[in-house]
Amino acid sequence: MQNRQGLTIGQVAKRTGLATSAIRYYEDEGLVLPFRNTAGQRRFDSADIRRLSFVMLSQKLGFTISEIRDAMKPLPMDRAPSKSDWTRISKTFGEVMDQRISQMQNLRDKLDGCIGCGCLSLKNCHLYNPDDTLGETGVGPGLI
Amino acid sequence: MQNRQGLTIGQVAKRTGLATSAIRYYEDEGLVLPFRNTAGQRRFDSADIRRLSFVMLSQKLGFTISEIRDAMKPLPMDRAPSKSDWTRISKTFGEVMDQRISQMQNLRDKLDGCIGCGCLSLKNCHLYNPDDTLGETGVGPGLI
DNA sequence: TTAATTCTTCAAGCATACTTGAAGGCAAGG
DNA sequence: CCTTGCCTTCAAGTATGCTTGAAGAATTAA
Repeated sequence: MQNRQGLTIGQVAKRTGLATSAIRYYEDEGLVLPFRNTAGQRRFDSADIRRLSFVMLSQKLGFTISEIRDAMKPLPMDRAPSKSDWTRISKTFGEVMDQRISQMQNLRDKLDGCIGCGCLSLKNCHLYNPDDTLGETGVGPGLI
Repeated sequence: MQNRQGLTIGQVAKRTGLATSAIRYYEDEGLVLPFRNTAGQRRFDSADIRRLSFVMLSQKLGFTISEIRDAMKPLPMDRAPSKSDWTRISKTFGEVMDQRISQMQNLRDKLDGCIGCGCLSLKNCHLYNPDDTLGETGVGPGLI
């Protein structure tokens, strides 16, 4: 097998641990854009694998597909992104995580207060403030 | 309207802010068990409203329906749960949140290391450790 | 009593992140 | 060449947490 022209989807699946179906799905979602050989089969280069790695990492950190897609928008699809490209978007994700962690900590502290006061009555409890919510706002499938 | 025998689903919806469809869904999921009037319409008492409030709160904290159902299992369905019942399960949820926050903080710290070392290569990066993941393991729709 | 509301159940739909299966084309080894 | 295996697309299914709509029954206000 003389794959000098990129890896097949199966080879990428083995290297990354992703399912081929997931990789195709990520392509549908615009997260990778592998090239095609003359017969129309996907072939992946190292920049594609980096992108997929970043997707896996970001999912692990709790980001949704659309957040990841947005984050990767500044990356060039044609050439391999530079190290500083990756560093910049990783940094952004780190800051978002900081915000999420502190919001979660904030809710957790309020829960303590709630346990203390024994409320659970909608009218009084400050945990019912509609501003802070962990659910339904975005991070995707789950937190842990 | 002489509702001495509990509130209708519409009244509960107004008081809690939940949609009637959500309340019915929660009943299907075993989170509340309102009684029925002679015609088969749901009627809710204050214990039911507490349960619904706890569901809303827990969702806000990032717990899934099944986690909430599990947490409420020790609560009596027939009589109003005591304040200590609620305190106990709230405390449990607080501890779970602590774990989740520290796990998230752990991942966040690793991301910093990753930014520092500039990796993103699957083989080296300690963020690819399959042990810690925020996605897909359970908290439901999202974190923020 | 009548009309407007609200209630009931049940089925289907939406979003997210995929997986699974069908039907068929391409690639690599013997 | 031919078989095995991997590739392709497309449609549908899974899980979660609901919403929406249809068709009809009960309740409430006038």
